Amino acid sequence: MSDSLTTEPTRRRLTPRQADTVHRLTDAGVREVRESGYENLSIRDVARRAGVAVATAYTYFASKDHLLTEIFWRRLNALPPVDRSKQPAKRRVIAVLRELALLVSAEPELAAGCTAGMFGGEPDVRQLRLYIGMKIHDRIEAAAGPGTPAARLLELAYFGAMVEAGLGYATYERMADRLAEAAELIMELPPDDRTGQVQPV
Amino acid sequence: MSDSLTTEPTRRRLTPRQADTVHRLTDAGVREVRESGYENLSIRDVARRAGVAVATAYTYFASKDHLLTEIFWRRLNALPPVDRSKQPAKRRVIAVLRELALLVSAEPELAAGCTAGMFGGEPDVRQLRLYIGMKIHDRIEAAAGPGTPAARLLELAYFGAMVEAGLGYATYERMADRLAEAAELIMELPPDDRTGQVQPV
DNA sequence: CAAGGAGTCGGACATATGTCCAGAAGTTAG
DNA sequence: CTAACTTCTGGACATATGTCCGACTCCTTG
Repeated sequence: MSDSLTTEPTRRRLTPRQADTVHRLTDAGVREVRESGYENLSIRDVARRAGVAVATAYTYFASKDHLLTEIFWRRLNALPPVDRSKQPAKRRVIAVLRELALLVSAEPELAAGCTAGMFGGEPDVRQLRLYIGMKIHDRIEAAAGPGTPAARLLELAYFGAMVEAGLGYATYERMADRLAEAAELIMELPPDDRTGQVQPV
Repeated sequence: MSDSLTTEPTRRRLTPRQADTVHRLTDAGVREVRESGYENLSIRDVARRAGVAVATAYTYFASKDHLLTEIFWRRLNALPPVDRSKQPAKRRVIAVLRELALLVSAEPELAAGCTAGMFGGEPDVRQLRLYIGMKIHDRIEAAAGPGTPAARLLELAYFGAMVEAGLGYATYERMADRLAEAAELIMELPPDDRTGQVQPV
């Protein structure tokens, strides 16, 4: 598997052909969930729409939850690395949070679906879920400072915002704003409250 | 509720006999999920354990998600009202958050199940979910001050903590501690940063 | 204690979900 | 071009989930 293989997070490595199949599936998945909603989503329908046999679809995705989680994971990975250079910390934090919050916001059904999928507790989703958690953790830490109480609190706030949006308590845009508000508040704190340790002189 | 009818959040009002059936079901549900986990939970098994016919169980609960959400809802309602009198705000907030966080923490499987259930997106769960959201919102506001940025942030943090615990990133106890840390941080802010308005003199 | 009704029961049914496998189609190497 | 291999395919299968309905058991009421 030296050359013609694409690294895909789905199941180890995929040949170009497989990668294409998977891509058509995730793609169809997005369109399908957008139109039918999480509740009515099924691998069978997605497969049909993607022009792929049901058995094939199940080769790559164990369930709709798995598919949705994969979709989210891919979007997450498509984000550019956090720009840690210029920009004041507060602004950077707000940008990173907004970016994460709006990852799937354009399709509310997809968003709700991803959330539901991740929580579904399917064994096939576990691993992916861990990766996702780490990725988010890292991005927020990169923006707010590693190991700081501020970063921890912001991470909580981010997940909380996704919950409230996912449960339909508010829109993703609204939650993005509330995250910005939260960041304003949190990053306002004096540095050594943020770092949790005495500042060296 | 004239006399022989108990108010139950499940389906309108229940006769004592019905209330008993429902209680046996929720009860069996807790034990069942504790032993088998969310994934392997089924109304059928719960019904059997409760000594209730499947058809009867389905009369009250449309799905395992519905059952789990109901269980959570009941526990939430069993909490005593927030003591708004004495105690400094910070201490009160921490207490309320901890209480909420540990609602289901004794049975991690139950906790994960409730989370998964609420997100499942079942129509029967929607209403209950709204109530739950409101209840939590109210409790946190009662502790931290209505309409304050601090309250909003704390609410985010609470949901976030539940997510991280529910997804298995950390234990509920650990998240309770992180919530306490968050509250320390947030309630430390000067009052008019907290209220978002100029303090009247 | 008989009649009626509410609640429950069991089991048949319809549908949805995921697996399996034998063979077709496509790909690569010699 | 062909053999060997990989991937996809269609459809049968097993299982799980939720619904329906006629019968049965209590409990109430007259």
